[in-house]
Amino acid sequence: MVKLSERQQMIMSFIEDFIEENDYPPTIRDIQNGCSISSTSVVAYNLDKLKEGGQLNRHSEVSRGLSLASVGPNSNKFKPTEIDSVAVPLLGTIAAGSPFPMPENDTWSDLSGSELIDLPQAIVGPGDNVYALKVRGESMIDALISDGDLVIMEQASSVRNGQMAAVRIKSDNTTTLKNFYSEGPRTRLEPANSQMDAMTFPSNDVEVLSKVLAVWRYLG
Amino acid sequence: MVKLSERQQMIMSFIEDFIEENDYPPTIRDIQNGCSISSTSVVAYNLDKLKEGGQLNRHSEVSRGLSLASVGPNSNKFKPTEIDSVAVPLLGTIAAGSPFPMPENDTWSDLSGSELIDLPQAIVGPGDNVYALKVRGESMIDALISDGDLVIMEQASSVRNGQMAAVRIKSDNTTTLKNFYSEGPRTRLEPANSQMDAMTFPSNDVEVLSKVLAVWRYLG
DNA sequence: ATTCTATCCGCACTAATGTTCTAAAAGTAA
DNA sequence: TTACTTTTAGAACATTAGTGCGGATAGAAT
Repeated sequence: MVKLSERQQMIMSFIEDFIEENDYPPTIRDIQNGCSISSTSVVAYNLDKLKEGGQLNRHSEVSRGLSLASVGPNSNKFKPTEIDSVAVPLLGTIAAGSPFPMPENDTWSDLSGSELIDLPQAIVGPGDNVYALKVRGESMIDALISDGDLVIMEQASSVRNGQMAAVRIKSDNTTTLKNFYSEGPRTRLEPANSQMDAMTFPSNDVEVLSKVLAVWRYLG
Repeated sequence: MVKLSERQQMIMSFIEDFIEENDYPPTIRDIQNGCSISSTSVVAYNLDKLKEGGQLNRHSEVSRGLSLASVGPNSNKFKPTEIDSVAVPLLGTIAAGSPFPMPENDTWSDLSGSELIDLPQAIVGPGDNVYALKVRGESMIDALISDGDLVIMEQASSVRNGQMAAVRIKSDNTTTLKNFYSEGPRTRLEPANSQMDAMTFPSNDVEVLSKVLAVWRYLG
């Protein structure tokens, strides 16, 4: 198999992403901008090369006439192995101001409406009472979580000290993700970003909703 | 659900068939011919109706900017228990001051020494040139990455705009994770934490080492 | 019949988008 | 170096393909 140049790899991955996002292929100029290429002719040149190499199909004189070659004998450099996975429901999104989505008592028996996410069992554990939320906006930046991140949570009404959890401040009726420290009559909530200050509340003003198992941020 | 006219049904099924066959959507004129419609404006008219009805997505002023609305009630997926995974080598740790671990040319052929991490193939892709690093310390807090996080990277010497990457500032001989924006003669590096300021450098002072595919933070 | 609304026709207009050409730059081999 | 191939640039060009508009048609309601 012909080795792809850096630029060609970038073009390929751009096309993949673009189709993934829009359901239709990009134009030459879309690729040009997305890959910071100076001229449409360079894109055309490389698309032809990729076509010759069999990486993609191209129909000339057809706008957006691109499609990825069905991945055939290639791409198996590393043989994929099979691992056990757990399907975790994506219950919704969290954003500043919006109510914090929580699984209802009967949610677990009816996950039909929600999207499922496969996660390796090794990191989720048995997977009971585990669910995922997608973060919208930068409201959790204190917890080192940004827009688009996926937060994997496990329903719990108490957590051990130091654990990051979704906690509700009853008096404010706000919910945030903080590191939880029980200190007897008071409870200290500490942002994951240790450059920021912690706050303490009366313990009975703080309610633990779920503990945070993991954060998954996909950028590629 | 709104009932579709004869013509609209024909258009829908034509679009399905066309995409099935070509991997890209038809133009208005393709539809016109395929459905024996006398005028492009009639096609446009009905496409708008179909969009209103939620049957398909349409992007105006975009050629072939059509896609079928994802059919909701079908998607009868059974709960998967196994997924394909790719073993990714954990090459080491990154910490402030320490040199940035990079795969050597021959590293890929000898992964015996390094620990392997299984990640879902859907996330990593084919897995070529992908490796993982464990973060030590809070030096990457600007990138919303903290101590203990696992960073999944793919070796690349260039990335497209907006991508988070490991970049080296040659004049400083420092390496950081930043969002990369090529702006001709200069390159802008933007922290993931958008509350912080971006910096720009001469493009030839910036070297891309790897692109960041994902960040995995395990807290549980 | 009259009016109204939903559709359909043709056609011109223009924005979107692929192609081509020439030249320069970068890389390679002799 | 010189000669040769590959890749990049820039810009004009040509075709593709979406849009808009005046007017026709066809039912349906009044």
